Amino acid sequence: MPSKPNIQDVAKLANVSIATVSRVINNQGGVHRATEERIQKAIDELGYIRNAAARTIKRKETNTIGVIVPDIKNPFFPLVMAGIEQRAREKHYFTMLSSTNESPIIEEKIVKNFIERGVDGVIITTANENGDHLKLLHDQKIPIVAVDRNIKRFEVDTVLVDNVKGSYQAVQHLILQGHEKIAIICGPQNTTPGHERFLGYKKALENYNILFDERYVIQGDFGEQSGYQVTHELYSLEDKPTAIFSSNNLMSIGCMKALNDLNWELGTEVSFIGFDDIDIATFLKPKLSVVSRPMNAIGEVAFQLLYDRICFKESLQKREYLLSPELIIRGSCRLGKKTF
Amino acid sequence: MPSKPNIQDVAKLANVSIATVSRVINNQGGVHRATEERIQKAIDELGYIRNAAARTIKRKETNTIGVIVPDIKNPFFPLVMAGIEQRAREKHYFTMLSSTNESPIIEEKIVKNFIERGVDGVIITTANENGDHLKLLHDQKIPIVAVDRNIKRFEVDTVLVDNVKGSYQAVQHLILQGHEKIAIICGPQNTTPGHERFLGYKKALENYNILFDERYVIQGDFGEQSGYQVTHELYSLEDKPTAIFSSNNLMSIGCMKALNDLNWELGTEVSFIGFDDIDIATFLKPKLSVVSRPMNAIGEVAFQLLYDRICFKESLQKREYLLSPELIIRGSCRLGKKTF
DNA sequence: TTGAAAGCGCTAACAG
DNA sequence: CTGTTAGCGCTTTCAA
Repeated sequence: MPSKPNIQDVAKLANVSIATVSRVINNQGGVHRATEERIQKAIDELGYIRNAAARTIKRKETNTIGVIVPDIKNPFFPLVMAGIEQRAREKHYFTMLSSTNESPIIEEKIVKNFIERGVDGVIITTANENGDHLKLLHDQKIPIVAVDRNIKRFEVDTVLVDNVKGSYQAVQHLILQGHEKIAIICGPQNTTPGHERFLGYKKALENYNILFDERYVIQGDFGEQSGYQVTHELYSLEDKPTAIFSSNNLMSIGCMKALNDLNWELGTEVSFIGFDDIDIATFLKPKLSVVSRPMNAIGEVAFQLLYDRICFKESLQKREYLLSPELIIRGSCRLGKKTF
Repeated sequence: MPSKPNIQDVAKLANVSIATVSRVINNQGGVHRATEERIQKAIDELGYIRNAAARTIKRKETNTIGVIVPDIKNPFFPLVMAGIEQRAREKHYFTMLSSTNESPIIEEKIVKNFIERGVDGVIITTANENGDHLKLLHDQKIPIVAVDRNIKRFEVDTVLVDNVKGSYQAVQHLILQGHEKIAIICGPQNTTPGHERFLGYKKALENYNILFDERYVIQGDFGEQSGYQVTHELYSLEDKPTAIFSSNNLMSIGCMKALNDLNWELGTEVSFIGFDDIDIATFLKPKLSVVSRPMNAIGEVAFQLLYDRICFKESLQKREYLLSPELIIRGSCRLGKKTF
């Protein structure tokens, strides 16, 4: 038994031409019932599986999309991925996932690789929002959907979360509890999510006429360690904040570890609210209030946009989805000094 | 500008034959320096990227491996995946990841798809250990590495974790703290990890001459809810256990939630140790002691095995890696009644 | 050092 | 309903 039977082998065994076999494996119909059965039998007997490469070379489509994420270890992305995969499977699309470790250089390699493999489209959370390294994709007119982070250099469909609104609501909640000394652990300001979450923070302060105090604004890098570090810095201020807003999940975890090490008591001495829900949220006492993003929906929408774009190409306008995050109030935001 | 330049376009622009272009893009040497430069210039100018499908059809290899996991949302797998990807990238291999949602049916579809695409090998944590649905891979002599769960029907290389040893150590630790009424939240006994972790528990009891008590053995399904449920059952026993060993991460989480709801006090009233580390472990008071598996290493070893197998095929013996889990003692196992 | 040409396995147009 | 045939873009002899 030769290790890989091909369409020829099937044709020979079934005593037909390869064209007829091709019709059968592609369900094109117009084949005699008996012939079809004979062919099917031959296929089963040989364990024939069609060769995607050969087919691609003719068809110029692969039914495959590429997904690029910055960090597969961040639980946010597997959840988005699950949404993408689910929808993709329904449309008989296949998904290739690669992680860049936040490196634009690796990202460019992955992009090139995806193109070589002829992906029909790409869903990406880029490591570099200016998007220069995505030029290749753009030149080849391969549909792109940007998730969570925008791409500046080109017009692409986007699925973003309303970061400004989310952090506005979070900070507003703190304000309504009477807090005025509200600190923010920022994400990198050269990323859209990092910057927008800061903007929401600022906007909330402004709207409620609370003095913006630079000492309460410290930047992290979205990593756990930086959340830990920044919290220590906040604690060392002579005029400590009474509430902290953290810009993402990992920094929230770092912050909690710091609170613990510093014996800075959550809920009583310092209130807290974080962007993105985390596993530990409901195990802490008090439980953490958070702004939660609909990960699965993000993935589903992203695939849908990409799919439509693959089908209709340039005839579609640029589409921008802005999903709303949800404020989940648990117990980590207690009344501040001032009460309404 | 035509959207996808091919080797012909490059050849024409550089005024050479496609054969020479092929030599250059494959770094085969034996091309005049000047010619090569001319070709390279043409490639850059056109933004030419070679077509993997066409190449595959000739070469019969894709430099791609497939990875199949049962649940991408379980944090264990992205961590393993990160290890695989890292090593794969070093060897210029590309990784395709798909998740089966524990469905053997989906798994079979994925396998078929991987074969169509000509993957050079597959790393899999199967949803069905008997492995019938993997026959296709086996027939085509595509190298397989089984991770975390074995495959019974065929001889394949494996990267497993020493579950027996891990749970033995965990239970031993409880025993040495003076516990005798030790309960186990079992995983499904028809899975290797579930069964082996139970065996380790039994072995430890035997070795220390502690009576095996069936009331303390309750089975869950590796899901969070079942951990919650089982803990309630244990609590309702008239002779409650003084310590609990949970067989996996999600059931540990369920167990913690139950402890909380029942006001069954961790560390004092009941000790605890779990298989697999979890995020919340260090946030609880006392911190959770656990048996931890080396996820990244598992991924790295898995790729290495696969890579060697791709290179040397049948000339290699079956190889079985058994990685040791590590006992991480934090604080959730306090002294039991009896002291040594 | 370079080119011509024969396929790889498949699809699709055309002919019968 | 079925077969013949011309490629798809590339690699790889074999000759020049």
